[in-house]
Amino acid sequence: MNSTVLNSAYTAPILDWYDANARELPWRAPDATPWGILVSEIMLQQTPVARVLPVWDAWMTRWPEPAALAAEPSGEAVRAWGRLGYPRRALRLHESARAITERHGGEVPSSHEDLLALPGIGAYTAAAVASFAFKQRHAVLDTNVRRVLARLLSGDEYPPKSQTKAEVALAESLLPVDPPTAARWAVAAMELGALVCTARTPRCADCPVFDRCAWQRNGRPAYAGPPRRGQTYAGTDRQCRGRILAVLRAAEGPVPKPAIDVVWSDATQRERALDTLVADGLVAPLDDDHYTLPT
DNA sequence: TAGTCGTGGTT
DNA sequence: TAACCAAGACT
Repeated sequence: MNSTVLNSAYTAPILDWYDANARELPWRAPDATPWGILVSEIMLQQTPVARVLPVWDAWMTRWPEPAALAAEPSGEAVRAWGRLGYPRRALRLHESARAITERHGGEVPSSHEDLLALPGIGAYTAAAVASFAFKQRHAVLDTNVRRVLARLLSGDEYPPKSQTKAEVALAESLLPVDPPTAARWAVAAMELGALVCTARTPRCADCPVFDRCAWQRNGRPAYAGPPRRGQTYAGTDRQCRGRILAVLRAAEGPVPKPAIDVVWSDATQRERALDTLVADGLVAPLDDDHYTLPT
């Protein structure tokens, strides 16, 4: 028996499960554009679907194609980003819109290589857009898929802390040969991880591959590796930056420095945060002790 | 490669 | 209730 047949023992039930259980998300609709899919992928980085939905809708209404966003100042992207978090993503998405407009005739490129060259797009997002928007055959290895493969095939509760070559090789070995089917498999495996094979309380009773899950066969051993998290948020530069940026997003125009100072009491940390926001291009200093989103 | 980068819901 | 976690990228 060849490996394709062996793999289908895992892929086929998950593809069937996906057909019956997939969420209807706007970026999965038949009329979703590559641009809409790209925007969704950037917004979904480290961010739950529920929080992305309203922002994505507003974004696509305002900027239905890359050229529309490219014509605006980057600060408008930062403002429209709202409270999605990691606002440098908004900046990079704006840069990508300009690159797409200038280098690709306003059309989102379809090759993994060209996608990877865009700012804010790494290996995962390039593979995701190539797969979801253009139905190509790529290993789409996100946190969901890594967890599914760790449990199903490696017998571990969680994947390694950082992605390994072995994981990539495993994901590639599972890919259906037919590109459109590979694309459907990619989204199906992600959806299984998002809805059933979840991080903390997996719904194993609803799992289409429960009976061939290596983690189940192992007796569901608890994760034995080092702690997977660190870093509390309260009091960090990140929180301080978030407070400052929230002031600028809410303001119509330039904000006087004292209006920024009131959101954080530690002056040293506040100045450092403001400096890094300016260095990142998220905030523009004016010459009269005012600050604004970049224009 | 390990640290940094937001935000808010869930357990 | 504090910790965990959510379709990562970049340096």
